[in-house]
Amino acid sequence: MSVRVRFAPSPTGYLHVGGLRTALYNYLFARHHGGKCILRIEDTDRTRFVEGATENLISSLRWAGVEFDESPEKGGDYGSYIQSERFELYRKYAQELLDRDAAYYAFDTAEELDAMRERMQNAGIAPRYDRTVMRNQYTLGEVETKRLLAEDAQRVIRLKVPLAGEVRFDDIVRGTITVPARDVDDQILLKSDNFPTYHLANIVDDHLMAITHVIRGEEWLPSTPKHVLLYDALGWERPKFAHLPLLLNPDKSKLSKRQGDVAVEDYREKGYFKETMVNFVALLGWNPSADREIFSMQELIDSFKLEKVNKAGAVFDIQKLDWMNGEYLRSKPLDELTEQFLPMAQHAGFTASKEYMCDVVGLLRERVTKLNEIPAFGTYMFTAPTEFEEEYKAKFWTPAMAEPIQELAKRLEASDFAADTINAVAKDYAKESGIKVGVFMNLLRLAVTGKSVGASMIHTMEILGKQESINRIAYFLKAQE
RNA sequence: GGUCCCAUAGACUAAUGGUUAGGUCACCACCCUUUCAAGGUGGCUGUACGGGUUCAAAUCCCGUUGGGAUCACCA
Repeated sequence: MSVRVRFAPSPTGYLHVGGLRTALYNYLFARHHGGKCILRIEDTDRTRFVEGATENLISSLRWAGVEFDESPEKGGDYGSYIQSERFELYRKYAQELLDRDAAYYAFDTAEELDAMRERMQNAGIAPRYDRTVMRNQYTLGEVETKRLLAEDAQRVIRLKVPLAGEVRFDDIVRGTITVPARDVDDQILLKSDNFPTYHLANIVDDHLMAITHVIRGEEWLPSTPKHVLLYDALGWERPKFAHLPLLLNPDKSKLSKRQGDVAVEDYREKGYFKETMVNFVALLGWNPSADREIFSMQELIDSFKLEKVNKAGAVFDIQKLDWMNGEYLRSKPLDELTEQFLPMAQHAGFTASKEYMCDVVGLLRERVTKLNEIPAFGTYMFTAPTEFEEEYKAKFWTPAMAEPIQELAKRLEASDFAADTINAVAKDYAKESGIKVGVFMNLLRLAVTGKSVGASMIHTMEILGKQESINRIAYFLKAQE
């Protein structure tokens, strides 16, 4: 049977980086096996619906390069791919569960349930629906149940979990997992508004969409016994499960908004490349090689193995993310980077030719980790400095240097101003004047950029051009008088 | 608290039961050098603890400790 996997987010806002990792693993697994990867929107909770969330999710996924073979946009043979358009199906299978005595009606009110939980809490037992004492078809009897149904009383349908024995299932990442049945709750399957809960909708759709492998976050592990019971009750073959380790905050808790950015779009806006995000997140919980860190999407696909996924959670370390982005920044083709840089430069109010922009990116990408840092880092490539770092100036500048600098500028002006020439002229004059080249270079940096840090000075000047550089030196000298 | 999951350095990870426990980020030093980076070289730090099984354990088993997830008419 060919592989079919799915990424099934709930449209509650944005794509979480953990969600990206889950989607990515599904995608890698499907592509590796020549199978299909499906996107399904799980919007059964009307109260949590967020306008535009689905579109946002899809656009983040598309940006990252995770593509789906079947989705709400694309359609497919197993549609609809939006759960709110499939409600009839869930009701049908809820009825079937009822018929098979694997589920039952319950009529408890919210208050009654709260009271029950409080009682159990106080008695020191784990809150769990006790169908032998609550108001449901078993305690009420057939006649009363029929009467309540006939008058359309508020009711839900619950899963009838065995009172004894154990529930067992296999997980590709974790091996066999066994849970005492008495610890599994009689989960609500169909809410009083006739909408399904996640548990019902999820297994109905996974089955109907012929999903072969359920690859999802570890937070789902505790509810998997319920899902397994549902598959069994309906006589359906269980898919294979693979629960992925969680992405963690630095303090090891589940990655959350409280402790930093979690939305993929946040990282995108901050200037991380999609290649970085995919590469980085793929290596959180899995590693295809003992001695390599940089992988293209295709390489990830080629080597992906679910069996090699780690069990332990992984801390999302921004420092390493930054390092990786720098790697991509330095290895990507310059013209591609320039295209991406153009809007950033424009936003910063910089105007220059594309060739010049390209030179600037090529020059400064060695010094930053993200493309969008260039405008702030290298403002001087577009605007002449009017202020000069005091501390830096104090270190190299003395009035006695005015003349030598002037002389050096004069000689440079007479040259062709290529980087190598600038270097040679400066060195010659240094030897001649007995002043260290370093002093000249630092002063040129101060005069031309106003800053103490930046790229190679000779290349900076070459790109700025002779006229501009000479003007800046003159301005600096004048300002010191 | 119940249930379940997990445990290689500060972080991410590699290691058919047999390696001096390897790589990457971070950190430190040195080299390069014109500042800062990048790059190069070297270094620091690790199999949570205790028992077993075995000729041999990071690896298998048990326990302890620690961490995490989850316990809704949310997904």
